[in-house]
Formats: sequence, C-alpha cells, structure tokens
Amino acid sequence: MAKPYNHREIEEKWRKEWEKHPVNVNDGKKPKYYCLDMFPYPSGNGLHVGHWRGYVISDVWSRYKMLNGGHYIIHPMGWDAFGLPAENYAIKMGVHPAKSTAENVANIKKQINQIAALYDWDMEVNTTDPDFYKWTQWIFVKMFRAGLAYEKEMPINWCPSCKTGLANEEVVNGKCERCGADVTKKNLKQWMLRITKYADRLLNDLDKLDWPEKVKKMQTDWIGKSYGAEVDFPVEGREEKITVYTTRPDTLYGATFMVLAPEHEMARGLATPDMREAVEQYIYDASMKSNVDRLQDKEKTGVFTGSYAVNPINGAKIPIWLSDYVLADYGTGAIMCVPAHDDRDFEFATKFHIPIVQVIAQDGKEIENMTQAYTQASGTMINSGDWNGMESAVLKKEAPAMIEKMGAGRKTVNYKLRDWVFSRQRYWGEPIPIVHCPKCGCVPVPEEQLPLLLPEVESYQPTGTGESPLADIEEWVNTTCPVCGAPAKRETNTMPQWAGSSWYFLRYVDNKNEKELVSREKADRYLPVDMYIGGVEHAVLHLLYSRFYTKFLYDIGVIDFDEPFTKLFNQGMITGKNGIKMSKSKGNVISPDDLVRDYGCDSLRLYELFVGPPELDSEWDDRGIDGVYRFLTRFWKLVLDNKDQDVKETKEMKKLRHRMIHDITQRLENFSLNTVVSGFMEYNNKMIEMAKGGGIDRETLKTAVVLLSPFAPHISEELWRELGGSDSVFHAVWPSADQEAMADEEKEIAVQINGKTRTVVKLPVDIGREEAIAAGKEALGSKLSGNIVKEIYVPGRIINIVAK
RNA sequence: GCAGGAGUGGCGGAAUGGCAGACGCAUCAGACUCAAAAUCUGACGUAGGUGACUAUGUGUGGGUUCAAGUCCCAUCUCCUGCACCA
Repeated sequence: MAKPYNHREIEEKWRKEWEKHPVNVNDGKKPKYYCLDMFPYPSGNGLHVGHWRGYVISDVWSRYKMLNGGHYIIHPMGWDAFGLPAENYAIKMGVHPAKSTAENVANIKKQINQIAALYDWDMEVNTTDPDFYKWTQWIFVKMFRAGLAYEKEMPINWCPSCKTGLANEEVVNGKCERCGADVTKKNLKQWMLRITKYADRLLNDLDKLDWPEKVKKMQTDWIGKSYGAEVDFPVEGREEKITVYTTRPDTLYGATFMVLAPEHEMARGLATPDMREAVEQYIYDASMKSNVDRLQDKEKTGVFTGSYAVNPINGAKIPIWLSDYVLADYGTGAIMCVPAHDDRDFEFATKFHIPIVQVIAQDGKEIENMTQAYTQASGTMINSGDWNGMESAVLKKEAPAMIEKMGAGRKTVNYKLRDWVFSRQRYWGEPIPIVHCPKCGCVPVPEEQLPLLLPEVESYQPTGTGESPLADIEEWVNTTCPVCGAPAKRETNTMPQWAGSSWYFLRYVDNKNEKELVSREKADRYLPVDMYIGGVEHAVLHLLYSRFYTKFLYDIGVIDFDEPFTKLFNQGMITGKNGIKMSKSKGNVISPDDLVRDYGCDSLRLYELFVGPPELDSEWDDRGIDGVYRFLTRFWKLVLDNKDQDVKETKEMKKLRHRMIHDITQRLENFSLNTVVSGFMEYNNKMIEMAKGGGIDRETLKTAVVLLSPFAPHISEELWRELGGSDSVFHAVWPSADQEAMADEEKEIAVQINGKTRTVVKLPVDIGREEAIAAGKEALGSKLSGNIVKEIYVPGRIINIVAK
C-alpha cells in the first residue's frame, strides 16, 4: 500500500524547501520572460477566489515559460496603495490610511503566499512608499517641463460623495466609477495632462499589440478619431465668426441653423436684447444639470439667441440657437445643423419649427414630407448649387479641401479623447510637486528635492470645498519659490490613483535604484512586460494611461520601447451564485483560505482553472472542487503504485505519452486552461486503465508529472522526487511531442447513410478510398438500400453513402 | 440606438464543417462495510422498445452542404462596452 496523499504535509514541505532554494533563479544567461499581474490595491476585505484565479493563471503561465524555453521569470507583485479606496476604507475604520494600508498589505501578502506562486518579493513595490512616489512626482515634473501638464479652470466631473474631481474615464454612465454616486459638474482649477497630444500614437500603435480585440476596440472607440472639416460661419452684422466642426461637410448646403453649447464662450454675447433673459436662464439651467440628468433628458431643449449666422457656401441667413445637446468640450463646441440628414438636428428642427432642406436624394428622389432624417452618406446631391449631381460619398471626402480652398474653413480631425483631469482634492495621494509663485507662476519642485513628502495631517477627511485637506496645513503650504525665493504657496491637490499604476511595472526590475526611475541597462534587459494578466475593467483607464506614460518615458529617453505590455490576457470575473458580483455587502464572498486548508493549494489551483474558460465570467460553486481533489488522489496513487514496477515501454504507452504531451501543450498554448485540467483527468483515467491492463512505464509517469507541475506544483515536486528526480521538477525540460509516435495504425471510422451514422468500422489509416468505401458498405450490410448516388470518404474521418 | 460576446443534459462545461454532450459535479444502482464515510464498478439528454435498436435533440425560423452546435440570412433572449462626439 502506497502512502496516502497528504496535501498539508507535502505542501508545507515544499513551501519551505522552495523558500530556501528558489527554483526561479537569474543566472544572467537565461532569456527573460516578464509575466505580470495587475497589482492589487490592498483593501481590507482580503482576497476572494476571483482574485486567486488571476494569480493562478499568471503563475501557471510563468512556470510553463520556465519549463518550456528555460526562461528566467520576472514575476513581481506590489501594491497600488494610494487612492480613494484605501482612503475611504481608512475613514470608515477611523484609522490613518498609512496604518490601515500597511495592515492590509500584510494580510493580503499572507493570502497571496498561499497560492505558492513564483513571486519575487525582492522586487516588491508600493506606490505610497516615498522612494517610489519620488519617481511618480519626477515624471510629473518632466511632463510639466515638456508642456504636457498644465493648469486650467473649467467645469469638471465632480463626485459629491468622494468629494473630488474625476477624470472622464472615471465616470461611468454619469456615475462615479468608485462609489456609484451621480457625478455633477464643478468649476475648478485643475491640473491636466495633455494625453490628447498622444492620441494618434495611442491609436496607431494598437496594431503592434497582441491584445484581445475587444480591448483594442474599446480604446479605439474611446480615442474616437474622426475626419471632417471646420467651417467658419460669419455672424450677421458682426465681426465675429463661429467655427463649427462637422464630419459631413457634404451636407453644408442643408445647414438651416446652428447650435452652440450653453457653455460656449460666445453664447451670452450672441443674445439680442429681447432674448437676453431667456438665454441667461437657459445657460443657468444647463449649468445646474448633472450628468445623469443630461443623459436621461433625451428630449431636446434649446433657446434662440436672436442672432443669425451666414452659411458661407450659399449666403443663407440661419438662426443661432443654444442647446445642451451640443457638447462644449468636443470639436469647437458649436455645430452646423442639417436636419434633413442628422437625427438629432431633425428632432430639434421639428420641435422648434426650423426649415428642413434635403440635400442628398434618398432612393434617387427628394422626399416631400420627411418623417425622419436620412443619415446615410450615399446618394446624389440636390439643392446644393455647384455640388448638385455629385455623389455624397465622394463629396464627403473631397468637401474639406474644397471648403479650405474657398477660404471658408479647413480640413481637420477630431478625437473623443479628452485631456486627463489629474488633480484630486483628497489627502491620500502623491502631492503634486508644484509651487505657485506670485511672480514666476507655476514652478516645479526641483528634482533634487523630490520626493515631496505627503505631510502628516490631523484631519485627512475630504473637505468638499474643492480644496484638498492639505490646504489647511499652513506650515506646509507656505514655502518659498524655488526660482526667485519669494514667499509662495504649494499646490495642495494630490494625484489620482492612476499616477502610480501608470508606470509601476517599470520599477519592479530596479526597485532600489535611488538615482534613476529605472536604469537603462536593466530596462533594456528585463522590459517590457511580455504578458500582462488582469481584468477587463481597466481597458480605457489603467491600460490607456500606462501606454501614455510609457510613450512619454520613451520620448524623454528613459526607456527604449514605447508600448508597455506586449501581450495582454483578460481573465473573466468569478461571481457568486446567479452571476452576482462578490462583495462583502452581499455576503457572497468566498475566501480561498478554508479551501486551501481543506483541499490544499494544488487542488484549489486546479479548480480555479477548471470552473470555466479563463476569459469568461464563471459562477463559483464549491462542490466541484471534490472532483479535482479526487483526480489528484488518483494520480498520486497511480504514480506511487507503479513507479517501481519496472514495466517495459510498449508502443501503446509511447503513443499515449506523446498524445498527452501534444494535447496538454496545445491547450496550454491556446490558453484553454479549463480543458488542460480536463485533459489531465482524461489521461489520468487512461493511464490508470493501462496500469490495470499490463502496467505503465516510468517514463510516461515522469512526463505526466512534468506536465502537471505548472498547475499543481507541490504534488508534482513530491512525485518527481519519488520517481527519482534529484533536482527540482522545475528544472526539468518541457517534453515535446513526437508526431510519429502519436500516429495510429488503425482508426475507427463512422459509416453514414445520408449523413446519419449507422455503424463504425476499424480501418488501417493508409487504406485507399475504394477499399475504405467497400469496407464501409460491407459493414452496413442490409441497412444499405436504394440507389447509391454518391460516396464520400474523408480519410481518418468518415464514410458517407448517399442513397435514394 | 451603435458595437462586441454568448445561448448545448439537473449543473459547470467539451467538440480543426465529419459518431453532439469529452471531463467533472449532482443523482441512481451495485461492490466493500455491523453501519456510515472514503474508495471501486456501472447507469445517467428526451420519447418508444425486454432487447440489439429506433426516432428525436445544441434559443427560434429559413438556407448552403454528402454532412451544420460550428458557415450564411432573419429573429428572440441574456451579458459587456459605448452612448446626443455633429
């Protein structure tokens, strides 16, 4: 009788051994492979089984790359510890965020260590560590000097619950991404990052990336590049012109009115005396609307300014309106309206009785009473002066140049991407290293004075006034100008959580460097990230910001690559019952701790993968873990019972072995990790059957152990030693499949009549077509009747007799 | 509204256009046991038949094909993202 599988004993034994003698060592010769997890923010709730899955996936991949290719694996872990969640948690618990963060880090680290992943804690980083945020601030100073960071007063997204401004990317359906409160507008002086300057590169370089198409598309849509023209409309009786942006310059003749956003700088001035009161009222009302209201009120509202503009193409006098369906911060904040060919303009024109002029023939004709806009750019131009008879689709492309030629505008492109609102009116973040000097203006803190430490403060609760809690600390705020020495004030806003996470992956490989963010030598050797694993929720946040930062650092020569993450994998979410997201408030959080205790780390690792395809969401159900535990127990017994039997390898065993190598490797390469686990079960069953039959050879068992090792490291290491391995299984070489050894001599072939399987025949694989069909017919016997119309033979697959 | 993904047994899920339901969970029966657990063996889409078998079956309706879960068209439902971006 073999000794029973005692997961606790084995896992503890190898955990200690690996701690003493790490299996992943850098000898300076091996090729590197950088496999990265999105680092967690250390919340007080600890890890649940969903977090585990991501870390298991990355560790399996890391160990596979170690075995297959002999890589030195860079697999670090750190803490995204600044920001709202950490601060909100601290406020709730009534402790200082630094303290609660440290506690949470310690707790989660303990949990992460249960995964038995290859994490190299020497590389650990923490975004709240001054040695780390020194460089977060350093990047900001560099951006400021490059003109990429600037101050601007404007109405920004404001979360009344978190009491801070938010970036565009942090507003989801008009609500705060973090807390779900309705986002309002607030006029604040803000630090902005000019990410829009990188819009084209961020868009074009997506082509270089091995990322899920979904994420690429989300970023493409978010950047939202469009081609069109700016057209200048003179205001009647005045010097000024109103410039609009349009993607449909072909419809210029159909512009019968124009609309400005209520926030447009010319909005007030355009009001004629009799309209002044109504215009003021409308502008005021619009300013009071929250994002949610603005999204929900689909019904168009608006007010006529009393002024008219002149359509530069035909001299038509057209009324100028204000409406909040025009966005102030996109394009020029003003549009020309072509009700015949735009749904929104049509709705507006209908409501306010503005003429509708059709300029593209629909189905070859002009429609008498339009009931809806014809929005397609296909058809012949009508009512369009010189442009009559042209094809709309052609004109759409040519019109910008034509308009430019006549001096009425210019060809242009636009992006939906907005500059990044970078200030937060909160305590728990990196202080923005800027001094406001009455004489010199905004002056960055000199680099040698960084880090600018976040001061201790008595009340770190948000003030809600639009000022950060730092503003109350006079001895900190009052300073002198680094340039002229005059009394000056420090910037009191802090950076958003994304600041540290936008570049942390660069720091891991040189985390103790006091002189540089990362040494060029180490960057060249270990970066960029080869494989990045995490949830899809950061598609237009962290993943976009990181690309922006990386491109900037490339531009200033810190690194020699301009994309941070070569390959990206998005794992699905693990939910509770009925697909409900795990959360403490719903009480459906499943902690991995008990499962590790009862079933072991190896079982949980396997089960995390077995629950479903890694890229899809999966509902967690504890019961299934018994299945993988049984598998490990059966495999354990198989190996121990047969390791000393000295069975001679047969052709069948060799075939089984190579098929196993082939199937497992292929599924692994395809990232189909759930079917890798089921594959192990399948081959285990086959090996058990074989062992019962006439025994099983040692080589096959050893191969199975190596294949299993990235998934269930402890049991594999133990069995490897039982099989005579003197060194770690992780120093073994990933086996490769021999096609010849896998080949069958005979194959079972389904024999069909009219596409329905009637019987099965066993045929040599190299049989000819005629013999195969003859054998098939013979096997069918009397089932075959009628006239044979056609005979199909697909070698190794199927015989189909078509009969009438 | 637009874009993307998904719909397969009681459940999670497998299937380069070629024998649908691998693998696992649950369930049922049997073996072992004084008994239970564990373990082992077997059954397990639906309908009919003692039976070998027959019919039917991958959201719905059409189509292409010798052959469709897989390809095409239409349609329904669910999920995700974007959403007045001119």
